[in-house]
Amino acid sequence: MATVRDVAARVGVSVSTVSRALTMPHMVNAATRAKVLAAAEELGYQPNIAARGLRSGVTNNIGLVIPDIENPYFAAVTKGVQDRARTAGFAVFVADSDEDPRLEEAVVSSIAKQVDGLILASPRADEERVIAATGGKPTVVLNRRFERTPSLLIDNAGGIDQALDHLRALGHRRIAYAAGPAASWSGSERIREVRRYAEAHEDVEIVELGNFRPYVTGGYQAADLAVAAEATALFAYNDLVAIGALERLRNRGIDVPGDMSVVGFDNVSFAELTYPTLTTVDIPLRALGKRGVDALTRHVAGDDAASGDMISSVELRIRQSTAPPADH
Amino acid sequence: MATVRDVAARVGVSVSTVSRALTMPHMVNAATRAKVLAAAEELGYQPNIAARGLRSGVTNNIGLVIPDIENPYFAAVTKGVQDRARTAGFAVFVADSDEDPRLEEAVVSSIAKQVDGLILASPRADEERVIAATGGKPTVVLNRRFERTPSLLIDNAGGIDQALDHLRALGHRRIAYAAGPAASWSGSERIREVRRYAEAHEDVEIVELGNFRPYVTGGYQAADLAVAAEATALFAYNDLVAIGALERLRNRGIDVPGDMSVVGFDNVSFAELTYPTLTTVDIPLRALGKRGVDALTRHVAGDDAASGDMISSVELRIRQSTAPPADH
DNA sequence: ATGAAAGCGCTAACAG
DNA sequence: CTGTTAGCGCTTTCAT
Repeated sequence: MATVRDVAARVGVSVSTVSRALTMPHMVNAATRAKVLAAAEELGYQPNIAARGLRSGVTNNIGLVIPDIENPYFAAVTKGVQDRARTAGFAVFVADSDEDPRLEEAVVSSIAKQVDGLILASPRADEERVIAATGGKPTVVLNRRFERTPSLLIDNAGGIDQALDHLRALGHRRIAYAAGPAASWSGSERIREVRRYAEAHEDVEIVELGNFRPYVTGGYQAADLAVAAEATALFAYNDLVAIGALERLRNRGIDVPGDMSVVGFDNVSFAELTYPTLTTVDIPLRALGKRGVDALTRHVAGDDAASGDMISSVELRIRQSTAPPADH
Repeated sequence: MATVRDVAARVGVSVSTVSRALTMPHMVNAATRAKVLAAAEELGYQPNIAARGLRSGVTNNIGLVIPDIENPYFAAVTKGVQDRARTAGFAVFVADSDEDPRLEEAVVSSIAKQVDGLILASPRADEERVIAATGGKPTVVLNRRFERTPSLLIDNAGGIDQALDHLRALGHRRIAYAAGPAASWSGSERIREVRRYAEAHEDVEIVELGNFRPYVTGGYQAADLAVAAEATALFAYNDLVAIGALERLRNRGIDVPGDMSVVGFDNVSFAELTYPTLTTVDIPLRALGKRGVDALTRHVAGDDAASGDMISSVELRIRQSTAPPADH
């Protein structure tokens, strides 16, 4: 409630001196600065960020747009963003687009004017349109490549390699792959890598089961199809689908990993609580969120070194859901 | 980028007419209003919310403070808040306090000035201090009772009753209870209800195992203690602990529900994916978030009917983790 | 029904 | 080093 005027009146200086003492301390006499700070403290003065932003163009807010906060993948990214933003002095708007491209554009434009920059996690919308919605605000994209916007990617190719190498090393020769929605960027990146792997390794056969929605229900379908295809292993493009498959296979009395090995992707927090625990590719999700804030900070500061893409490495976590096939 | 001036210039009216056409449509001639709206559309005009707030005192932002976004409990509440806030035209600041009372105060005061009101989900901090940090902004508390702040509670007593009635009906007579942290409000509310239940029902014995942190690791300890106490059922104050217990019991070769029944509380999304699936008390988490926004909206509007507490009912979901005890 | 002008709280020129 | 002035974009008197 206290304003710069109140503080100024209390100390007997002008408002600009107060403003300077607060934002450019070195430009003001040490004695007056101390008095101003003391008075501000006493009055419980808190600068009005909106007013400051109106004048200076700096809001100290950032915006984070995610498809679904209940998806543990995005919850982890959000946690990382929150962490780093807090220490960097940013407050963060979080907007959940409900996996809807149109909504995504809408929420982006609704927060764009109140922030210094935006982090778009796995955006579902068209690049042109969503970037237009940012109104030119500095933007960083996570987990998808945009033409003219810095992106933080993860090493999908490496993850696919590690997972399939693992299955091949165990002796699997017929592996089913459950792909993600065709519209998903990382989904299509991953299936491309899977095909590349299949071509490079003639001793294994990859059976493509089709596209599945990123929920456990997708895993139910995938599990049945994998069984019908007589594969000895099922590789799902994300953990939710893998977990659904685990459940479905158990209900059908098919032993994992005895009759079927299952591998996921993401290493969501629940992956080590399933039965059996899930072998999956770990992505440093929180770190991705933190790096997003860092990249955005640099981008806001006009550091063009931030404009390239950055790729985070991933690591296969071998747990109980994989073993050699039965006939070995 | 377009401002009211641009729109005004385009149409050939004054800025105040533009402002009125946008915010008080009935106070302006229908024809000019149409022209203004058309021009605004054409120029892609988006009002600057910060500037509007500076003048009118209304920001159309709300703040949501939660202890941990990676906890699926709070992720669900957040989803509900996001949903309702979006349709109500609010953008939402989300602040994760990392379960730290001091941090909680800090994040509250850092966003308080930029919002019309605040939703505090399961606040960990001292009531006086956190309310002071809101700077008098309308506030609604979820899942904890504050003296002078409207609260949205859930029917813990009813949930405890349903869970224990269920176990008693199955024939359990010696039931272990794993309580939450002593500092947790709903934790202490729940254990009080458990004790009340124990006193009211002389035919069952409740063994209090102690206080556990709300993570799966807490469930590991609780499981061992429940076994040592020779209980036939374990009731955990939340799902995470129950899931940890499930895992620990399975690893020890103790059959659930054959040798030990397990009941949780919250019905987190993962509860139906465990093995066996978890019997637990369902809390309408998303609805709680939505109601929080509604209550806040009324509170902001000065509707004093919003000042009382509201209690959401809960419902036991019986799944595979409970059965009659072995000796039945 | 519309316009002119003031001002929300703050910072950034511009003087001194 | 400090004060005065102007103005960010918008809403809101106060006139007309």
